[in-house]
Amino acid sequence: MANDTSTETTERKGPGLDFIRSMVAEDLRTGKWKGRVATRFPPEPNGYLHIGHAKSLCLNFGIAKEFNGVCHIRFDDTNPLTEKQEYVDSIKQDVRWMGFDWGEHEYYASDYFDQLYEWAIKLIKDGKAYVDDLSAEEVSEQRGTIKQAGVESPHRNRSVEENLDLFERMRAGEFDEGTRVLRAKIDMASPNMLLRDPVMYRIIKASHYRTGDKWCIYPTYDYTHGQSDSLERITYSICTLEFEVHRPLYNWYIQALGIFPSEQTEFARLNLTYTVMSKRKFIALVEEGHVNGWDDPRMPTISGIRRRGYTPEAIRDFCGRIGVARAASMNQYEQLEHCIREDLNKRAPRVMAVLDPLKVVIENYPEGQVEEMEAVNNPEDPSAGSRMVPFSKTIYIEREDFMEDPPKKFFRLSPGAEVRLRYAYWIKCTDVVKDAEGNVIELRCTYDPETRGGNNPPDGRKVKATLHWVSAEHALDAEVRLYDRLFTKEDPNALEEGEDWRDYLNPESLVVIPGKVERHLAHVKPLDRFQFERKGYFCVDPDSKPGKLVFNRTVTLRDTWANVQKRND
RNA sequence: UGGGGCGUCGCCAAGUGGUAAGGCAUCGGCCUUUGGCGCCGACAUGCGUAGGUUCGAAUCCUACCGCCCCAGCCA
Repeated sequence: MANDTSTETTERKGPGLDFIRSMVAEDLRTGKWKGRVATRFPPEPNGYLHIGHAKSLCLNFGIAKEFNGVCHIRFDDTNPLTEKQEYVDSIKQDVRWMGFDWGEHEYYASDYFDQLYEWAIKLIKDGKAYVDDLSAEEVSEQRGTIKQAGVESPHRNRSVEENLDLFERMRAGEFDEGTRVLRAKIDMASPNMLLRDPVMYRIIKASHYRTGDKWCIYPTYDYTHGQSDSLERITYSICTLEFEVHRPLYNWYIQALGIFPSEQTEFARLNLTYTVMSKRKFIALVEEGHVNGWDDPRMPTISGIRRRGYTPEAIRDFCGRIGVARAASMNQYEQLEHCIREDLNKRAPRVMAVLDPLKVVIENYPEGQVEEMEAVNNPEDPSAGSRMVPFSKTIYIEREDFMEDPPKKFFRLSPGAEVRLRYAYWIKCTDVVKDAEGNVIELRCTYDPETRGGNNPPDGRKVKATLHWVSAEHALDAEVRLYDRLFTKEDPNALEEGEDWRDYLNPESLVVIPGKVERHLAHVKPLDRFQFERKGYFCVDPDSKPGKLVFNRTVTLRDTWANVQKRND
């Protein structure tokens, strides 16, 4: 559809380019940054990446690639209380898995602590920063409110000498945590709260996962981020909308220091229906046992989505389709599902698996006979070849593929009806066996030997449905984990008075069932993906072992029959 | 003493004064050894509302309305 070559994409501003890429293209045209494009992905190593980060990854690494620039990865590690090497490692793994490469450009804000300290001294000397002795509570009270100016600290006009002395002693560890901070001297009456003498350094007597005990004062985000961008000569510092009000402060530090003028641009963060995206809620989900860890396939974390069976290609495709804009938005989960179905349709080998087995005995099929039927591995990909699937007198079909008293449009099996067994034979239901409670426990059928391979019989009979099946004696047992949306409400954050987001947890977000899968799956490896014909795409869970197979349902197939049923309810 | 943003189809989203792209979803139909895939078609006389400017407005002006963000020594 898009005939644009990549050259056109990078040289022309127009349809298809989001506002940030348009800006980059325009800057390239005018030579604003002398042809240089440098972006960065700046996670804080205090948690795992989620699909919202994927959007940022695609934007930052995408722009770098499309415009012949570079994208750095920089760990924004200014808070020793929450950050860990373990998170750095998992973040790097997730970024690589997503398919992005930062080359040599791996940076840490903590590597800039010495420089940041020197710059703080410069700001003190310039009369632009001061040590404040107020407590956190007092600072907070004096900041004023959104509609009311703050008041200046009594320590605001200390001499440069006193500030230098105090700041040096802060660094030397002479003061207790919380007793003093270094503040930028800007404007306590600014309508922008961020400009009311923001804190630059606080005392935290904790060792840092990278700098150890070298420091007991740590710079804040605002005092660190822009300067880090500047040190790395980042041209486009792209972040989410909530940082918009920080931009004047970002610029203030850069100007006050007279350093490379990186520029911040904000875009709307990703929101997805039927899930939550905040670290606080992730922690609650894990710690309260609503999910089984950060990589639970129901979690919107990269590790969870990966375990669910999503491919990086599908996630990137999704990020490309939803676009980049400044309007706060909520994207539908269905869009993500579309992307993984489209990807897996092309590459996932097909296989037959019966998730809710109903026994079928084919009465006129010879006892003890086994035939090997040829099955196509992927009709979308001829190079995937074929395999042999054993067929015998007793098989399992899907329980929902039989109805004793079917509605008009039901094409599947029912008493007297005939259907095709994929790659096998046509069968006709002759009898229904029930238990004492009247539950159907077995079907008796006959087959037509002239339909071998599932082919049409010479008499021209037609059949409207094809069912998947497995041979009872050859099938493998498997644990199948059926995953569904984590919440029952599109936006679990949009609550009425008195409600809790947990009220909308979907009790059926995970249903574990024993299934029967074809022999072909005996030797699968974790993360192998398959289409279980007519049921959906499934991924081998890391818990899976030979002899104890475990499959996760990534997504169901599109099911127009289900839509019809829903409409008729 | 408030400031900063944002409103185009159910959900995303192009469009930047010349007469509303595209995707998802939905609904028809064709095809089909997956009720999958694929293919064809339908889906905004209207762009938050009301005025105004103009030959012409989603695009410019004015006023309203609605939603989001900011009062961490988190990022």
